[in-house]
Parts: sequence; structure tokens; C-alpha cells
Amino acid sequence: MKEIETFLEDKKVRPTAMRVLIYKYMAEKEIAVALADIENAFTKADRTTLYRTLKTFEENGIVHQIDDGTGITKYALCDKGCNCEIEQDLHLHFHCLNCNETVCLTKHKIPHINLPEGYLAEDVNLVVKGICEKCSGQ
Amino acid sequence: MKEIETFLEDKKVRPTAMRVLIYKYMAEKEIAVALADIENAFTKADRTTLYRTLKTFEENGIVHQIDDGTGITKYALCDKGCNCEIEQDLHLHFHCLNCNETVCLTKHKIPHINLPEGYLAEDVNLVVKGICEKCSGQ
DNA sequence: CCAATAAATGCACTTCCATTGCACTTTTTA
DNA sequence: TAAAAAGTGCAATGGAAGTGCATTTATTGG
Repeated sequence: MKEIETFLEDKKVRPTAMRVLIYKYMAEKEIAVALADIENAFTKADRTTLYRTLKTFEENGIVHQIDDGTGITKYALCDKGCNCEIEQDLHLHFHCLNCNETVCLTKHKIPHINLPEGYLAEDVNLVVKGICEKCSGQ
Repeated sequence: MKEIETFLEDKKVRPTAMRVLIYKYMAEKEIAVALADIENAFTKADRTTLYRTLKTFEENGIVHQIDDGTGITKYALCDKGCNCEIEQDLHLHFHCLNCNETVCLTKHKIPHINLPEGYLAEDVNLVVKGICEKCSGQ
């Protein structure tokens, strides 16, 4: 708990009770979470607060947003040294069509993409959809 | 015009006036279009009709949907031999952060992705964001 | 050719999620 | 400790996708 507070402070985010709890919640989940998920977990808190907390987290490099193609924005904690902004550091995301969960495959970096002349890449989003290991096997 | 009609018939889609026009419109554009774009081009037609036309086109392999991360669904005509369903045939999409246009880079196939044990890929979505050649300079 | 049927279209409405404005509360700081 | 800043909560808005149903248009079998 104390570690979370200092971590947030390091990231220039004031560690309010709410923020610490949300961070803790996300750290315990291994999968990307939607705003609605957090909403269900913290029924006392207002949706707006959660929304803005995630926004603050994102702006300060604590979480990154994931567009997994479901139309619902998901969020996941950035890894220790995660520099989501840097192209070389981008990992891919996997969305399970069965359990509907989305995970960051942080070990899997996105291969370098060759673009036609004149195109400048700033960001890459790669989402693989299919069946996750939890659902595919016994 | 006549070719479009027979083309649609080949695809088992009845070539109504509306559908031919929409197809023509998309064929002339080189970029992916949003429902709203078509709506602006055909102010007399109802949005629902356009929506369902695109849906029909999609179901019959005439267009494919693109999720370029803007939150707005885009559509683009499938290439001659395009088999959007087949993983090996998937191409990547480029979204320009300057002009906001999205193009299919059909020449650029998505490299094969190695997934961890137990994961089964069914679909891949790869979107590169940046500056397109039109915007990046002469 | 015409009636019966099916497909396509248009209108109104709903839903879902993201986002914002404003008032209120808590924390920080001078 | 008062003033300012940051955080929180409520209500409302907005944008886009999607649906139900009535109406029109096209197809088909007699």
C-alpha cells in the first residue's frame, strides 16, 4: 500500500485513497479492465472520478489505453520500464472471443513494419483476436 | 455502371440504385470511408439505409470494416481477390494523424505473429498511425 | 398481367459509452 | 488559517451504433 503511494508520487500523481485503490485493483488483475469493470468493483465511487483517474494515470504513464476492437476502451498498467510512446516498445494485445478478456502480451513486441515511401509511423496498434490459453485448453 | 451491377449480382447482392451509387462512391475514393462520409455524400438517403447497405456489402465480401482506433468504424472495398477472413491475407491499415484519413495498405501483409502456447489466433488487426505521404511533404 | 410475397427503404427511437459543466469537498500552500 | 488548487460527485450532453415497425419497391408464381 505504501509502495503504491510512493509509486504514484514518483509519477507526479497525488496518491488519494481512490487512486491507490484503483491502482491496487488493476495491479491484481492480469487483464485489461474497462471503466465499467472498475465501476462494478467500486460501487461507491462515481463513474466520473474513475474515468478521470484513469485519464490522469494515462497522462502520467501509469496505464495505457487499449483499443481491442470491442468498442470499449480498456486500460492496463504499464510495465516497469514501459514506454508506450516509443514505437520499439509497443507490445501486442490479445482479445479472447470466448471469455471476452483482453491481455497485454508484453513479451511480444510488435515487429518492425515497413511502410511505403513517405509514410511516417508514430504509433502502432496490433490486436490479435482468438481464443486465449485459458479457454482453449482443458 | 453496368459492371457494378453485374459485380454486385455476382456477390449475391441485388443491385438497387442506392447500392450501385454507394459502391461507385467507394470505388472512387481511395481511402476508407465512415458512415458519416457517405451520409454527407447522399443527403437524400436515410442513414439506416446506408448503414444496412454497408452491412450487406460486408456480409457478402464486398467491403471490409476497419477499426482504425478513432472510434469511428470505417469501410473499404475489398480488393479483387481479397479474402479478409483468411489470416494470411490480412493487410494493415494506416491512419494519418494529420488529415485523419485511413488507407488500406493492401500490399503490406501482416507478418506472422508468434503467440504464447495455448493461444489461437483467428483475426488480426494492425493499424499504424502517423503521417501519410500526402501530408508528410512533397 | 396481377396478386402474393419478399426485399429494401425511411422514420423514430433506443442504447451504450465517452465526455463535459458545474457545484461541492478535500487537500495543499503561502 | 485563509486562499488557491486539486479531487470528487451529480447531472446532462453528445456521438455513433443498432433496432422496430410501417411503407415502398421489386420479384415471382399462378
